[in-house]
Amino acid sequence: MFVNSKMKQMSHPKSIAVDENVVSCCSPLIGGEMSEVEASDMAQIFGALSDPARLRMLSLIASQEEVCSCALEEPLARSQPTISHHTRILAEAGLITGEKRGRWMWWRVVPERLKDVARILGE
Amino acid sequence: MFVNSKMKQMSHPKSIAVDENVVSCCSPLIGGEMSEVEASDMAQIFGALSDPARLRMLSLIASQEEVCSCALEEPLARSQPTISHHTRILAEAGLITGEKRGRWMWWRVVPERLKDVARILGE
DNA sequence: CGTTCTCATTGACAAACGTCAATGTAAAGG
DNA sequence: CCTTTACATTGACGTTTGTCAATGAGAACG
Repeated sequence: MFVNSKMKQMSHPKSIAVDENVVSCCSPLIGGEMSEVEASDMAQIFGALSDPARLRMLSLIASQEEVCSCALEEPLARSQPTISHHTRILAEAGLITGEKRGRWMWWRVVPERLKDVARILGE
Repeated sequence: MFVNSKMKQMSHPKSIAVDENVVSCCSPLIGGEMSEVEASDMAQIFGALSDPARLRMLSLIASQEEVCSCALEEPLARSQPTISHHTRILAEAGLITGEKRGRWMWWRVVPERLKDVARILGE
């Protein structure tokens, strides 16, 4: 297992756009008249943040520039399919993005997205 | 139905502390080593925000100083028990507080709490 | 090639969740 | 008192969620 360590550089770093689920984030919470679709979009994002494993996953990824999927399995104590499941949910919420390089999937947070979400709450 | 309207002032405004669930909010998400309990506490809060009905409810309450439970049933199109259920969850997450005055339950947001949550995400 | 490795997908299952009808509770107002 | 009113609690239900074993899909490497 390794996290963001230098390694023999892989061939073509093929950039993969992971599930940009086009969530039209985010009008502030306070600011009247919240449509049902707005509510659902926001709920999806908060839903992604509503699981302990995913929060710690996000925290782990945020603590490094980039983290390999393989580096999450152990600290989170979840099976590989479960890790894959959670990364997908975070990615669909736009909170992380992934790029496949060689055999590994590298994840990083999307700071602007986090700020967007923060702005929902901070008036 | 009425929202925050002047009304014949009720007798003893009995202040009721609604379910202070002592959620030890909130160390920033980025900032390494997130314990399981921290994660669970945060997850509880985000979980409260992860339902469209609750988000619209919170938005409604935030749009006025104070909102009566009875004023939520109609705009949210949910039954009275369901409204009660949701207010409880928001209150347990510390996002709103309620006070029973006369026959009515009045809810208001806890802005500091919202800011706390925002601060988790905004580095 | 064929093997190995990493991640995704599928299917299954128990637990948690959102919802409402029915019922309980307690204050208000005659 | 007794009735009304507003909210809480309970019980039941279908749906969603978190989890893993099993399997699939592709890249890497010899």
